[in-house]
Amino acid sequence: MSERISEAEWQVMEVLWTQHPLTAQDVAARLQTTGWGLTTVKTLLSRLAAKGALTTTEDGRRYLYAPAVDRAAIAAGESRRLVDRLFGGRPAPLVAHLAERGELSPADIAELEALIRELKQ
Amino acid sequence: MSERISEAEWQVMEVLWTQHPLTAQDVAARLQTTGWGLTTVKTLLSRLAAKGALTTTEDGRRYLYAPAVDRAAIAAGESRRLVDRLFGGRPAPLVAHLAERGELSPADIAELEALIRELKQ
DNA sequence: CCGAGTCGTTTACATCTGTAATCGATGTAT
DNA sequence: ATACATCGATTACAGATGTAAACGACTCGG
Repeated sequence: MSERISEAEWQVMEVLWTQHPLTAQDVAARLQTTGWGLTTVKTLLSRLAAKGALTTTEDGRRYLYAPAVDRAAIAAGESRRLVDRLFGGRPAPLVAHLAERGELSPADIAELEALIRELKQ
Repeated sequence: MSERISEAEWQVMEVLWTQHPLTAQDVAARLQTTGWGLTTVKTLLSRLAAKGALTTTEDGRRYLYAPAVDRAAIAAGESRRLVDRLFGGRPAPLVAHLAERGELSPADIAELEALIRELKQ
């Protein structure tokens, strides 16, 4: 269950989190932009299934794939890891970094502001 | 120059960012907690030197190691990658995730608040 | 001089990751 | 029936990563 998901695998999960269940074909079709071959996508699906990140349902001679893990949970875990590793667990420096490089739009800042206001009460 | 730095390598860099220059021995000594052997640390130092992440100065028969890359720059890059990958580039959901899991102390929130105030003007 | 320690370097090796080709079974169109 | 398309499974293979042992050169205490 708590195996790590690699970057390529993450892109496959994204597709399935957006829509499911899907066949390997469907998933590959939605990953056009990556330039990956069909077999590559199948390999990634197999690895994800093997580590319990998605479920398979037989549909005739093929499988229908669907996520078995919650996106938010994984995202939270990865965030935590990064913040721990890079900033000793303190998130402010991370935000500061993004801000410094002009990565924050006014909308992002407004969103953060609202979030902080909410956290404070 | 822009090679990625792995997690184990990151720990070595941390030591050198904190203090430098240091010998392999010194670095290993400061990595006691990892349980790594001296040769493991030496391998990591070599790999980091090979990818230009640190500089070596000869000191008799051994090297003195020092960082050749800026911690903040690397941290910013890694942050950006993660935020892009997990949250479509928007940092607020990341902060929200950390908040949800109670990962934010009141001090963290205050720090973020101050930062936002600063960003706004 | 000699053995013990210390250096960086070379080699090792399992696992993970990215990226597939190939294979055997099966379904399908002719 | 036969050729072709398609499925998942098996195998491949190079590069990154974690973790180190072995090696040859050198130095230092006796």
